[in-house]
Amino acid sequence: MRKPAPPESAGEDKSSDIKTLSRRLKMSAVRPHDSGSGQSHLMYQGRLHGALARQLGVDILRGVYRQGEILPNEIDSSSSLDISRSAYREAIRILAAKGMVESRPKTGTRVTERARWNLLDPEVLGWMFETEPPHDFVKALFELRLITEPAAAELAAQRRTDEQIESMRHSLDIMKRETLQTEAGRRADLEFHHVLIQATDNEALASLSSSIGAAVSWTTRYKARHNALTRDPVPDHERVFEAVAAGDGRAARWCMESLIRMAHEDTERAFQN
Amino acid sequence: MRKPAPPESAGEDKSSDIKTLSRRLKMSAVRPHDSGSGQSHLMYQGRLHGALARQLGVDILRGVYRQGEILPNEIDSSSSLDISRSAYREAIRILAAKGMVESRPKTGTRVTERARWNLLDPEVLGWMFETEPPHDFVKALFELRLITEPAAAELAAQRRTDEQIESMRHSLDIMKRETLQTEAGRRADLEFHHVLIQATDNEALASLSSSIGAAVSWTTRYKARHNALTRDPVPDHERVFEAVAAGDGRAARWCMESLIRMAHEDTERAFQN
DNA sequence: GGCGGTTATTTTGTGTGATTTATAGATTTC
DNA sequence: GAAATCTATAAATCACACAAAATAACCGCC
Repeated sequence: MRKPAPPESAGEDKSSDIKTLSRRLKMSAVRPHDSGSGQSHLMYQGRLHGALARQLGVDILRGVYRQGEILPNEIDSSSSLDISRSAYREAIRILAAKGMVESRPKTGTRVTERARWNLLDPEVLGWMFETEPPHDFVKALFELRLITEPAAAELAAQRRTDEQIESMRHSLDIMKRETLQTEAGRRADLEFHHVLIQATDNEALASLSSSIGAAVSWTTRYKARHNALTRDPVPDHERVFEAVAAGDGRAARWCMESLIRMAHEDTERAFQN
Repeated sequence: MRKPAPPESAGEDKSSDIKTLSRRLKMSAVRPHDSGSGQSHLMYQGRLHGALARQLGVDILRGVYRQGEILPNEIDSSSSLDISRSAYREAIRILAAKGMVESRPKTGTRVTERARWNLLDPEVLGWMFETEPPHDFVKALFELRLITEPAAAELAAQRRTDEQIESMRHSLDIMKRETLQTEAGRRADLEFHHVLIQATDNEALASLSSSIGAAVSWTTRYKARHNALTRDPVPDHERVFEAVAAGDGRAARWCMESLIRMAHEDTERAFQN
């Protein structure tokens, strides 16, 4: 009694998307000359398989395709999207690599259970923030940040090199000048956090934080877009910096904790209006 | 019909591997009837693209291919491995999805800088533990665990449901009976941690912990293999369990911290002989 | 009638070759 | 010298064929 027939009947809501998907895919696949952003290396820039993976990934995350659901077979999918089977298959491989689908002969390709999705994969996080993400998820993400980042700051304070201090000071100067309203300012913010993480001398922590950091920078854009008046983040950053420079682990931890709480509050407020 | 004799390129430091790679690939691709294990859903079981991705992934992690290095082009690679371009390309897509390579026309496929690898991806972690991983990495991983898991335990203590308590108690009983020497015992250990993580009610944290948890369970096998005499882990688990059941966050955090320190010590000792 | 093994069918997996597109690097132009 | 243009190369895409795997249907058998 598994699932005798795929919920094909109610598929209209899906096929209406599919009609325009092909067009959208090719639109989104054309590389927009690195549209303004500058910071994000999007891994499969402008490639068809990448664009399709992103589209399917977003659809899965938003629940258009649900856990356990079986996607139409390769032939049908690729022909209705008007792309080659190869491109389609490569897109599926990408999603499989992120734990979101699983394919086997005869059975087809099915969406795996949510617990197996690599939610902290940088791209998956990016897809999550393509549209307004669920509040629960944002909350969970900040809760995780609140666990890891202060600890990271503490380690950084103990292990940082003088070079790293210099680099952070430089980024901080740019932030002061540019604020988070400009691309350069946001880049400096990311760079600041990046060097801070490098200073922990812990690869695993670095990998985690850079994923989350990138995702959180999307929320910064949300905030900017929603015109939510956010506090000036520079003083918070400065306090963290001072503590790390002084090698004071306890203080660094505490300041970072406070910085993240602020950021979370700002983000929550942005989502509420 | 086989291939029309691939162009035997000159033997270099790398091609010595390549000569046997094709054979090894197909050996490792044959699904060994889910060989005994039971727990690991290996995502691309027995598929050629999966086996190749794994092989290349391991080679990259071990430094056979280095950051910034450019792989031979598709044609040469696939023909020298005696596999089709499709399979090769799909393998590359998998690696690209994990941030380990990046391919563009004209340039070719190059290994990205290490900072961009998704080291916390479950499969990447698995590849890391295919052979004895670098001590630094194991240290970093335990340091990360030491940050996240105690915090997770604290949250779990505050949020767990009675059902989850029951489930954990059950796993603990199995562990007592089986120890970590048996597959069933290790499975119960994983299940215990899994439920604990579920109890945090934080998807992001859960995703992280399950990745790391799976990887760490490989070290358990190392320990068993190296006959390192490890302490009995049950009392530690029991203390954590009691604290979580009692809803005592502080105690849960502290017990978990101690549990992980023990596990780390045991692992270090196993690697040293 | 229920059961064990065999065959059919469906879907992904793999293989091949042709064609198109993107782009680093050389070349030319101003 | 800098900017625009050309060119060669490698990936990207496409199309089609066939193999392998896994489920579903079948069939004979007791």
